[in-house]
Amino acid sequence: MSDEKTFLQQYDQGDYERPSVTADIVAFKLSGEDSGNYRRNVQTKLSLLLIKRNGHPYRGCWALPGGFLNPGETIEQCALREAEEETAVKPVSLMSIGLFSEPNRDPRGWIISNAFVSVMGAVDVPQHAGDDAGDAQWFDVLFEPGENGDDVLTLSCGEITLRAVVHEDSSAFGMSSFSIKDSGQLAFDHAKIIAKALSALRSSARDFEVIFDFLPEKFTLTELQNVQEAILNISLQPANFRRKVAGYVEETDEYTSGAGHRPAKLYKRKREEVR
Amino acid sequence: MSDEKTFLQQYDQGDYERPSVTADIVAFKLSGEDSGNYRRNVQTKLSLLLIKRNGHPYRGCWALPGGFLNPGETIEQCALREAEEETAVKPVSLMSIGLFSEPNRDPRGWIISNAFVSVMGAVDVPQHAGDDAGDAQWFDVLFEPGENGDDVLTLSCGEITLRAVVHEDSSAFGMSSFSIKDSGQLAFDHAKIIAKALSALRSSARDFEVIFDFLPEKFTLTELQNVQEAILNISLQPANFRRKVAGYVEETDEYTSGAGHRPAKLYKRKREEVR
DNA sequence: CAAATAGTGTCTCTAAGACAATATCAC
DNA sequence: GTGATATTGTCTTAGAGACACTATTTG
Repeated sequence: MSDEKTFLQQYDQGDYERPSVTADIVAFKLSGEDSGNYRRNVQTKLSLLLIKRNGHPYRGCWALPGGFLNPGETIEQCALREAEEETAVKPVSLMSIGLFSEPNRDPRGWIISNAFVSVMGAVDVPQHAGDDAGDAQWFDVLFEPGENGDDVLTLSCGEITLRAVVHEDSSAFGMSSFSIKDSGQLAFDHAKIIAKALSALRSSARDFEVIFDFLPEKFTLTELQNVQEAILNISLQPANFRRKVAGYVEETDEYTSGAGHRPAKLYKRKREEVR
Repeated sequence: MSDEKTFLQQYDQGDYERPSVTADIVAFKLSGEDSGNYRRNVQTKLSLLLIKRNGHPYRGCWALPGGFLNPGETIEQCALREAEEETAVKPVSLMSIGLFSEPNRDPRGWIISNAFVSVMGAVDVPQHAGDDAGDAQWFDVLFEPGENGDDVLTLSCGEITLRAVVHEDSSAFGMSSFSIKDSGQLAFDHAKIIAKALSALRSSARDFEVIFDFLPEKFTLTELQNVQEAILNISLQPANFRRKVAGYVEETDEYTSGAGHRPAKLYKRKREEVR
């Protein structure tokens, strides 16, 4: 039957209204922060890339980087392209956290957005990101329970502090959704996107295999622990952590050196053999 | 500054090309199947709703129900509407499993689709679903590892058996993605959508809170166990299962009766107190 | 040697799995 | 009583958390 060919040639998508589609990136960075004392270890922190809006709408507010889906690319390719443009670093992996499609989420018109989480390790020093005229900046992230069951998102960068309040409403199938109670200085519905991103990142960061992607090939167990602690915002006993992670890593014969204390053995991720 | 108002009035979304957006529903049903013997319990099975395509393209193939996103609605509302239209049952909860956006996934043009999983319990007897002229049918689901690391999806409904082969390629952030090795008689990229749906459903079905949504208000512990076993395709020891679930349920003073064996106590889900 | 981190040993407690045994109904 | 499922009890083992202790480097 060659009807099919004819059918497709004559097929017309019609002039139904169609939305513009974008990909927004919730780009996290794990940064080590030096603390004066030469022998004290750097502390690992989680920070988030935001861009200050110069134009309308939400002029002067801070927004997630993102951009429009072009014909011929997948939404993942679009997200990858945008993330790379903004951070000058190719993300190792992207996790979709859903399509945000409230009809009025963007005052400019019908624009729906698929949001992605990307995490880059402290290794991938993004020198060129956030440097252009100060309109892109990395914010320290704090996301904690607040009053009456709300969650408070605090983003700080030097003098600037953004504070948003969201509420976790449904947790269908283990994936939380949030509604905005106070957007603060965050543009659009980005407060709820960030909240969902953090919630998704935290639940996946319990899996060591996920964490490995945020570290260089060789790492110390303390570094590994710091990364997990920074993301989950928890604190663990080194002894217990080491036992837990033992099955996922293998030793190398290299050590760190130069710090003012006992050197640490470097490990690498243990790859499962192909069955 | 009332520039913003002016700006928005003059804003033009431009004539960039935009995709059509659809929601596809991976609608599962938990059905009990009688087995002749009056005293033997019914067995719980997982089945999936598919629709036989009458028109081009993929004429004669089986496809997931779905439909276009309309202006003024969210993608969740769209999914809910489509699911209700097809199954005559309002789904209790929907889980998004991602946006499928391969440019050539639909031969008719640039059509991207957000897929959702929906599960209805054996309670919500969908009498009217799958009855219209036999072009919608519930298929028994089997999804198991096959040769060289592939996964085999077998869907059967009476005489009809569909068989697709997929391969789990990346598992970034714990969420698997699949590529199609053999679509069988499944239309479009629906084989990979179904695979991802099953994989997502299985990982969330380890959580009892999720399972409760698939059962009536009052249930026996064996029913609860059967549902989890049907979804995860596993088999557990009743004694161990009961201990595990004990903290999530509370007793009622009602019992089942009429079966050819010892009656079972009915339980209900234990709701957490509001803190 | 002192400061700081790296790494080990051991105890307890909990949860999961295996398996055996008892309870109760419809016919 | 018989066949079927419901329900309980116990043993073992694996893993997480708490905590105290030892090891090694640089200045």
